Amino acid sequence: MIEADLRRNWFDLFQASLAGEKLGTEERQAIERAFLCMRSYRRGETIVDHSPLSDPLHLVTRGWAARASVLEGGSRQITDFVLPGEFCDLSRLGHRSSQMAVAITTVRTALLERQAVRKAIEDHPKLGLALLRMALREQAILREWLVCLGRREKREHIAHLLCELHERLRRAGMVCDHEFDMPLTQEQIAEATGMTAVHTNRVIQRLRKDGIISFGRQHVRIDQPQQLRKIAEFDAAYLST
Amino acid sequence: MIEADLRRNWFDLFQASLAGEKLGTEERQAIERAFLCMRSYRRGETIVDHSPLSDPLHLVTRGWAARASVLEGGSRQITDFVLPGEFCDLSRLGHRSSQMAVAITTVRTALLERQAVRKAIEDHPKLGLALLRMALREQAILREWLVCLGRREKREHIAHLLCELHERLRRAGMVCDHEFDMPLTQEQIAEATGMTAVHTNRVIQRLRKDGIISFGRQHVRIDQPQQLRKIAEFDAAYLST
DNA sequence: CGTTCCCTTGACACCGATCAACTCTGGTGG
DNA sequence: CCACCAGAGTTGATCGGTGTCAAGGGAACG
Repeated sequence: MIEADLRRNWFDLFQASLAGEKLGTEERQAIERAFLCMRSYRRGETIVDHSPLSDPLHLVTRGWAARASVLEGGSRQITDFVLPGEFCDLSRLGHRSSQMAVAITTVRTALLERQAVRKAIEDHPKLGLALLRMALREQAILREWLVCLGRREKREHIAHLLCELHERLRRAGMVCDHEFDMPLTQEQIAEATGMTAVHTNRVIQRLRKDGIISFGRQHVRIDQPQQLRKIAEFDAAYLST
Repeated sequence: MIEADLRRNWFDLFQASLAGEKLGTEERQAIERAFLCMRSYRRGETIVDHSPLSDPLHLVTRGWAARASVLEGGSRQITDFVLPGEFCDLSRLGHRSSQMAVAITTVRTALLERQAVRKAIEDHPKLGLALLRMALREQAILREWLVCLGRREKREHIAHLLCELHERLRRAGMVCDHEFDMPLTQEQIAEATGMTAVHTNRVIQRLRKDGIISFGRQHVRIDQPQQLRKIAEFDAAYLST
């Protein structure tokens, strides 16, 4: 793939993930002015460290990333998955953050200069509104995760995560019927759901045995979507515009 | 207190909670144009239901509120506390939400017309930036809660919650040294930390017996701040500008 | 063809949920 | 002023969902 192609594509991905807030040519040019370069990360590599505020923002254009916090004991909590078109570190527009972002798969990102993005927002209100909505959608996802962690059984939680990923990927056109590529290891699912890898494995096996999902090498098929949503009490509204 | 006073105050509270993003006279006038009226809620009353998008936004000017989700089983997960100067339902600028907001104490809110706020943002980019930062700060808090729920022991979690509330109230000038009014019941703490009221009680008693906090009728005193922060692995950076 | 991730399985321990009383406090009405 | 009551906090006994530890299996990959 040609570099020029990728460069042309990041904005389209960004815009697509905004579902609703349409941006015009002006806004496009304004934010494209913040573009620095594309960059690649290998699976497992750290994309954003919890370091000073100076660095650029990272918009994922290919692959999956995850935001996470690491505790002193060494355990890690994944707080969100970042799919193409989304920012790894929108929060850095505001404050210093203790969160980091790592690459789940090979990841390609567009680097945008932070101050330039800020400037673009100040000049183009629609951009601010778009990013605000993006941040609010992330919030909605975080709240749903909170509910899962606080009040749902692990089985329900994993079911919910699968429903969410399915829906988000569907909207991004990355789903074929009820199947999709899912690069997460069971350990990463555990890190996202506040479980151990061992127990994650048992729960998934149970879902498999019950004929609800098929789960294999980087791939998920939801065999009983209805049933899965029921287990998870999943309502896709929170992902909507 | 006179109504005119309250009406003049809501913007100041809002601005104060933005720590960093200073707004000018223009922005002030713009958003004040969205003002509808003040409204009061009694302890326990629902402020925002998960209902259609049409209603106004609620900015808390006095008292504490909480955002929460209710599951089919009837259990409730509080996802955030709303202190004076903050919105109950910023998310409604974007999408439909299944979250509700309830009054923890007697609450007074300023009602702002949603479309008018949107309009104000479109006309005044600084407003959008300010709200974006506000949303990002909320995000940071949510992520921290996720880490607590996913990876910390309950004792650590409660310690963390107390540290967070202390710090947020301190910035709002509602703390005297290491003491502050804390209207939450143990059951509400339980709903926020994903515990049962019974176990919450035991954990709090333990913290008391260890001489770390004093906890009584609507009031908390942190006797060993250093120790409490250590238990919680608390770093206030995520609340900062 | 060995190494390295991942996934899988079993035994056991424990944190925190559940259930069921009981106490204490402040408020309310007679 | 007292009796009652509802809400909040406290306590004890028991149970179960998950974590922990330890070991083995299987597929990709150099």
